[in-house]
Amino acid sequence: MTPYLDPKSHLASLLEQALLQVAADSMPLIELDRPKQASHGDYACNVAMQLSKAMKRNPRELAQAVIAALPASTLLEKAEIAGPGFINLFLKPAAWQGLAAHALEQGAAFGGGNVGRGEKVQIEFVSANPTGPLHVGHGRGAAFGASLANVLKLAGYDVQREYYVNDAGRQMDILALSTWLRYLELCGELVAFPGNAYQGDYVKSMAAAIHALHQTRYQRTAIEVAQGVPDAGEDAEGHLDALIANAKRLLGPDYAYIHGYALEEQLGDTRNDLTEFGVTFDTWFSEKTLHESGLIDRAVEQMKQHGHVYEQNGALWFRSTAFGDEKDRVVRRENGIYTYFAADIAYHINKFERGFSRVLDVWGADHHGYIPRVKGALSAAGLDADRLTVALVQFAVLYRNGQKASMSTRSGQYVTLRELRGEVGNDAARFFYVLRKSEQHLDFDLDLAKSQSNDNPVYYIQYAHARICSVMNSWGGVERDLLDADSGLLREPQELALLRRLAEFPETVNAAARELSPHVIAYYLKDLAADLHGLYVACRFLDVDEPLKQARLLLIAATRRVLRDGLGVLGVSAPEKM
RNA sequence: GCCCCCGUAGCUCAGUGGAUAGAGCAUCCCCCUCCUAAGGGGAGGGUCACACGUUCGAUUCGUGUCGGGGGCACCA
Repeated sequence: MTPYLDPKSHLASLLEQALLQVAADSMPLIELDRPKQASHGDYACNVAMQLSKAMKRNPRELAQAVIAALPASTLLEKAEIAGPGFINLFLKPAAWQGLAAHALEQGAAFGGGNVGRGEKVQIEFVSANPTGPLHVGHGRGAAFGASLANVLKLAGYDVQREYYVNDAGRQMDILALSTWLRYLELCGELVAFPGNAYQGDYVKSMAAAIHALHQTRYQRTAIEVAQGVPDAGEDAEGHLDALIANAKRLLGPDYAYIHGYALEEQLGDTRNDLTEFGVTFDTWFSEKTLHESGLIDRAVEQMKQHGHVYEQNGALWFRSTAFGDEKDRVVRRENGIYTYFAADIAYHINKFERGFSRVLDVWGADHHGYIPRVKGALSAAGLDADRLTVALVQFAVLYRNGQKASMSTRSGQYVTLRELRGEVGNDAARFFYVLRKSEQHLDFDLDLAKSQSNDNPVYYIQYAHARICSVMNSWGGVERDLLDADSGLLREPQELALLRRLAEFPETVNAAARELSPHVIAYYLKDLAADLHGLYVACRFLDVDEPLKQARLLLIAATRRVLRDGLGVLGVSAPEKM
């Protein structure tokens, strides 16, 4: 079997040799792209038009000169001048025929692009506060981040996935308080439950569990709890903070138990939910450890040494305006407590110190104003902020009965990721989440997603895979034996179209990695499935002459492999039967 | 007020500094004696929001305008 030669790089090298003769002085970048129309060849090159101005020559004339200088090649059928000066290159079928065996032989390595070069990359995503179940908004970040991590891995990066656990902030205190108040209700204490505390039933469940385990051990009287607390109607947040302060004072060391219980419970739930969704992490990084280990002090000190921190009104400020932010930011409040921002600075400095050449954060689009601040802080600490890339994911807006549904965790009125998965299935959920590019708002129509509709694109792709499996199972042979098939017999238009499509997979993976856009994989798979279905209807596989049968089975075996790997990147299963 | 995203077919959305701008859904017409019809083939449907600029060439890049969504805490 002749070794497979990538047609694109082959053509690029032919053109380069030709250009050395025609335009050695002003070698342009050689661009080869796939024309939309088959009549324009397999690849088109616009180099003549780019050169025409510098060389003061008519582009069509230049193109003619380039074509005349092209070295002989067994793979090139012909080269034509077209339109204003395109060079359209037509390849012989032989250029593609070897692809099937090549792809099958390479296996998982076939999709492996080359942009990554083993570079260490960290991707942090989801990182939702562990204060309640994940909702459908978190689901998009989870699906996007996990798919992107897979894309990067396939493209040759050394990827680490991390979840930042906000276990130290006010939100956790509110959850602990909410749980305790529900617990007090079970103890028979008449305490008003604040409207801005966590309303969800899971809070009551945790309270009931604590009550069952410890009975009235954490009971305090309603009067003590409400002591000195401002009226909720006048100052709702102050009301909450005063209740938290009372809880800490009244419970003493026991407060840590309630807090810890709620945290473990919710984090465990989140972890299970994500694992079931096919989303896993290598590390779970605790915000609390930043406070305890003194990393925040160190981070602020580091910025101070570079002269970017000052004191005003008793608070410590970071001069972020010096780094393009619109106003300076507080890092340590008047009350001596560090802000969330300060912890985040320490966290990002820590990420850099862990040896990643690139750090990727996946954030909700509402955090966009936060980017200059964090980047500025990294610069202020003397680090290269360009190593941090923030991928913003727009909101997934949920529609129920044609109406927007609320997704606030505190109000308790949201559709959980778990509910969504249960209703539409993991495959459809994962696929739909990444079908839109991340900058695009995602309208998730629950009713539509719930209805088991047949026009579902994920089924279309899975069906292509199942169809191949069906043929392969009827055949019953060993896949590896097909590698010796005579692929020169693959001449039908549908066969060649499929071969060309398969050849695009590695460059598609590279593009998806470069653009941080897993959705291009989804669109590629739709195209690949369409080519397979086209072939399936046009050609028979099993009841043809043995050599042709082998060649066609080789082709669909390679296609199956790419379908499976591609779906795997998106976290979608590739069923053998449907 | 400032900042971010979006504006492409009736709908939901891809896409590209190039040659006739695509897909799915919806509408209409055709294709199972045959390895899965959850499939295939065809038809209709467009001022790529608008204006100006950069360019040999702009739907793509830049600026502005209009429209939709989101964000601008000593919250996290």
